[in-house]
Amino acid sequence: MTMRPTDLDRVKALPLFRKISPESFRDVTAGAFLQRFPAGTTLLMEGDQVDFLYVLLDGIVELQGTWKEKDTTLAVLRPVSTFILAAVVLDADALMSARTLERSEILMLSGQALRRTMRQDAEFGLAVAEELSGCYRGLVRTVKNQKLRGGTERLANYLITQRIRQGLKETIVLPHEKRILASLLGMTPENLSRAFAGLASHGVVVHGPEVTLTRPELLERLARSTPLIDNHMPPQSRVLGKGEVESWSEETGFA
Amino acid sequence: MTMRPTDLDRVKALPLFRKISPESFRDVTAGAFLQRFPAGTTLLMEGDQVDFLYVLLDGIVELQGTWKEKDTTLAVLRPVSTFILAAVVLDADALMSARTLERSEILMLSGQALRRTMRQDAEFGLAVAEELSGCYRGLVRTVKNQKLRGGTERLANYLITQRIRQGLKETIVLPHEKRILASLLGMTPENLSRAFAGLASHGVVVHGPEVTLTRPELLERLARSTPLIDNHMPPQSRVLGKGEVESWSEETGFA
DNA sequence: CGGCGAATTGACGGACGTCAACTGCTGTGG
DNA sequence: CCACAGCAGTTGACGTCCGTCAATTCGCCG
Repeated sequence: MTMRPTDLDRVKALPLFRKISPESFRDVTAGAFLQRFPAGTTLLMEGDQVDFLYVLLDGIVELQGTWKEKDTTLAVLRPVSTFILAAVVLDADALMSARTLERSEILMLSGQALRRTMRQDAEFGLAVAEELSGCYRGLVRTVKNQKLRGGTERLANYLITQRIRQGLKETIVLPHEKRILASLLGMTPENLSRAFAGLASHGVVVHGPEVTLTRPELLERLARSTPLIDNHMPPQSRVLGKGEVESWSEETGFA
Repeated sequence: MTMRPTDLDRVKALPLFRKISPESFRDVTAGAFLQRFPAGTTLLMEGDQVDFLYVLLDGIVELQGTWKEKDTTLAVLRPVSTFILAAVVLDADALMSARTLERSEILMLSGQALRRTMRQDAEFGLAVAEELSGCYRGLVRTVKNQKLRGGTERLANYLITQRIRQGLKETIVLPHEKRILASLLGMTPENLSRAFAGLASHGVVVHGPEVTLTRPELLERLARSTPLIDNHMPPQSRVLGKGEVESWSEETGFA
């Protein structure tokens, strides 16, 4: 509907669509529409049938999983990124809910059109497979992070990753509310507070959303971060050495 | 090298290759070779460059992740299944180690050939994307399982899944050593023992590797299993309703 | 028969979740 | 303009879950 040409350009710049032919791009965006949602809107519930590939153009979206009135944050997405690609490819139901954390602008692409285009355009199929591979590897990292590290260690590594992504400044800014960060890291808000307190002896000073790392090497020794778990890569639309591409998702390669 | 035609047939029966054209199949298996490994062989270490797609034809393979002299089991694979597909697609290094638990027969397909075939054959590219989507969704389930449930709850759900997969018999057989099961479920062997003991009051009786569920509905009430986390699907070469396909991996859609 | 490793059990300590109280900020309405 | 409600964040107390260490039993294979 209300689609500015600049919106399409931003979509085309995504790794998923960067190398696509003009015809295929026309096909895959056929019937697409842009939609605006207020903060706190549930876009998708676990178990829902998924008919569209979502492309976040503006705002923030949280993906979460639920079980027995408990829920956990699986990822926090920022523009520009796609989500629920896997469910769309399989035409299956969603395994996670999606809700906006801020007013968001989302482009919705027909799942049918996407699957049809994959069949017609091998290059696009490859791009989808590469995207999914990056997402898969992000999740492998997440599982290792969860199963092998304790809460404080997860936080320490999170801080180091943020430090690198925010350009090695001495003080970094937490990109979301602490309660969401806690859920993302797999702990309670209370425990996150205590974990921050515990890192004080390692040169971590917290002032609201600002965190100053006075002695990074000391923190690093505790964290023992490794590329086999932590994705230190700079944010935004990256292309790695061997053609590895990932839609950016704030914490962990995802979507 | 020593490749029986029947081996190729079993590969071709995999969801990944089922709908592939004969020419593409010839391309993707060009230069492939079969290799036999004794039990306990490390096939691949975390961080290694990955040059081949592995196809387990016989035996058992464990995938594990490591950090700071601790390690955790990410999956246990049985024939016929592929593994490290994502790393092959991206031509990246491995995020998990692979080692044989028993004497195994493994077919190794050239990663280059696979990527080339994806580019040439859109249908095959789609199959790869579908496979990766299934793996991705398996990992989403794994993360939710880890973050939302306690150890005993994970065990209860594991038992229920096994009960279904083994045909609703009253007594099931644990498919691996308890220490590996413990690692897979994200706990220590000691804690797994205690978790089994704790389930005694829910009708779970353990005799070595045999577990009898005397009151399944009681166990079910504790477990609260859900298709959004647990993959109850019957094992072996399955094709779901909407074309969802997954290589089988014993516990969780994987590879 | 002896030995090795898997599995179990107990005792203990640390990590984490829960409940509650308190602080500080923000936005709202009198 | 100020009072107050509401929510995020923090802190403390407490209980539970879980990992660690050690000792013991069991089964399997040499």
